[in-house]
Amino acid sequence: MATIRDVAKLAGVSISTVSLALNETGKVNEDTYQRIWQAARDVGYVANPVAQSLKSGRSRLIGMIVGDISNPFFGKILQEVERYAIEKNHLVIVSESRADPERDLAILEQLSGQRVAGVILSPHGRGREYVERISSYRMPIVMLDHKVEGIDADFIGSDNVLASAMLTEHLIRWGHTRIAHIAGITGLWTAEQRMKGFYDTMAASGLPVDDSLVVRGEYDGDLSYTQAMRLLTRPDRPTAILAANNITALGVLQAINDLGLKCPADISLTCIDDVPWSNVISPRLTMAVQSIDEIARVASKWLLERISSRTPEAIAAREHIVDPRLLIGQSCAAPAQFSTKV
Amino acid sequence: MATIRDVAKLAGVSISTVSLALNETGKVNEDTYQRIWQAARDVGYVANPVAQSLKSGRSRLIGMIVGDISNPFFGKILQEVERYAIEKNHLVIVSESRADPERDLAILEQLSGQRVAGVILSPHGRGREYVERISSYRMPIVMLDHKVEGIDADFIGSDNVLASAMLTEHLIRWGHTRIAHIAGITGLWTAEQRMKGFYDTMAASGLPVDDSLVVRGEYDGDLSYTQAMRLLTRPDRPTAILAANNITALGVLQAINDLGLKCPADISLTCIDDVPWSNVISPRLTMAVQSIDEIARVASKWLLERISSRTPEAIAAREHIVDPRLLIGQSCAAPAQFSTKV
DNA sequence: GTGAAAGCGCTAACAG
DNA sequence: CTGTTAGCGCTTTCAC
Repeated sequence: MATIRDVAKLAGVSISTVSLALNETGKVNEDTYQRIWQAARDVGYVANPVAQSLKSGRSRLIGMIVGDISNPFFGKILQEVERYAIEKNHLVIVSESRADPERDLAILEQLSGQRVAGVILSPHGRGREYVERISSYRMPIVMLDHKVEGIDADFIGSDNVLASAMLTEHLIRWGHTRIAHIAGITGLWTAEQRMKGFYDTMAASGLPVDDSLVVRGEYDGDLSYTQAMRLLTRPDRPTAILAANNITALGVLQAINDLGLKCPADISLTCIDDVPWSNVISPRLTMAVQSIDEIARVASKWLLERISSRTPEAIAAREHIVDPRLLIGQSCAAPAQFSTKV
Repeated sequence: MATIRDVAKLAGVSISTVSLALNETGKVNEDTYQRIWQAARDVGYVANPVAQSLKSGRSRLIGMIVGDISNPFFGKILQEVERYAIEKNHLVIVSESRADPERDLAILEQLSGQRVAGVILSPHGRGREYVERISSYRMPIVMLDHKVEGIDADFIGSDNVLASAMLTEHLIRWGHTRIAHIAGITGLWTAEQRMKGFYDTMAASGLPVDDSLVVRGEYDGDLSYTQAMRLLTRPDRPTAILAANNITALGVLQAINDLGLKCPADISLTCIDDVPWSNVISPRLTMAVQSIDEIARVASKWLLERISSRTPEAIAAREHIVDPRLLIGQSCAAPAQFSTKV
């Protein structure tokens, strides 16, 4: 590969002049500039970003850490982020924490080692130590999806309380009183918020919550399937289920099918999160949809903004909460007789 | 960040000794080694990969270029690749070509600039110039999914001819003779192969193919929807459709639903590729499933193998073709009367 | 305006 | 076995 030295030789100038010229500093004569530019073209020169990184301490790489790469929600976000990044001449490194806080930290450490320009993190930990360790990095970090208290960084996510409140209310309107909630990962912000929205709305409607109907699905399809199986084979089974996210809902749907039940005739189902191609899933789910595009767009924008700022820390931490949209499907109906009378 | 110099100072040795020690060359006394190791711990030393890359000309980064990041097929592959890579202490950069050959090349150029250790590429071009430009890189490249003739590189993909042959045969067995094929991206290997499997099987069964029933869906959901709409509103509409991939099939399904038709009563549908959570899509699709895990595993393994080899080019190009599996669903039935008599 | 030189952090000859 | 030295390719003062 051609180096700056080759260009200098061909143009008959020193390497520093080449650098000055190619970086458009305006400190070089127009004609020398032209000569250098021509020479660069001729030898096929393209700057070595590794050398630039070593010198500057920053690369044109940005990192993205998510819990589960294969979750389409993150796939979409990744896609948007990558498009935005490439436009700004950055490349993106993705890595997966598998919902493990230790892994969050370990990857962050590696990314920091690579001198990435910044990272978009969907954090899976909490507590003082976690917060401190994350805060110890000097690179710009934008937090996504899960909010962690105490971190002084930009955050972009959805109003999860509102999302499950909307859905719970929807179910209540249909006449359900015995509603189950298959929750997300214990301790995770989104999961807790969604649960809160559920409890709050039930309380506001004066409905009691049977705590045995609130179970952990951990945002995991298989576990949610098992939990749904348990719930649905109880003699006093719920008449409706609020699933914490798309993966959970699919597990539930699977359980419903396997038990030979009908949704919504036998059981109503709603969930938070968007399901890919939800319109071909039968029945079409009633859900609270997050605006993936908006989340991705704001996250990329804010990160790149900090990256290109000469004083990133001067920008106060921002927060962008996206309102979910209620999407009515065909997965809800009035409670079936035999279940309501329990 | 602590550098090798800090460690040297603390341990009271020269920086080269530190380097030698930490790289486990076995050329350092046990006690000096211990002292250095201890010092490294104390100052919190961690090698700067950027400097290492500059020196060696290779980073511990691997690239992955796919057509569409949000396609769950690639999401899954990416996940597997990332897991394997991280295990081998590598990070992965993903980028999207959006099915544009020029972009393939442009990204490859950027990755090469970053001195990535290797790349996994799902290529979208063909022809001499494309092949030559790809071949000009010295880094290990493993090709995925789409096979490009003339490139001397490892290739991992499915037997696409077999896949569509299996499905076509399945439809023929059901008694279909008027079968439509919504094909993939023009010129792309997988698309051509799938089309070939279709034509070959029809010919082998002595069935004529109505060429107007073979249309381009370009692996695009919206376009496939439109094409399916056209096909299904023809007076002489087909009794079955073979969709080139999952995205295509979902578009078709959408069209079927929107037209108020029933699958499989009114129209049979099959597709190649796996659909995420296909078991909750109604009807369960009959499809040729590719073993994503196997593809991802072999690709990662081969790439990392070349990367860690001191003579990567000495390894002859390999090819691994995965046999698709026929997964019977409920999307096929005997042709309806009114259509067959056309 | 242009060039010489120092140095980012690390590795690898080559001496000693 | 350990230290000295010379870069990898680039940016950036600082002289001229």
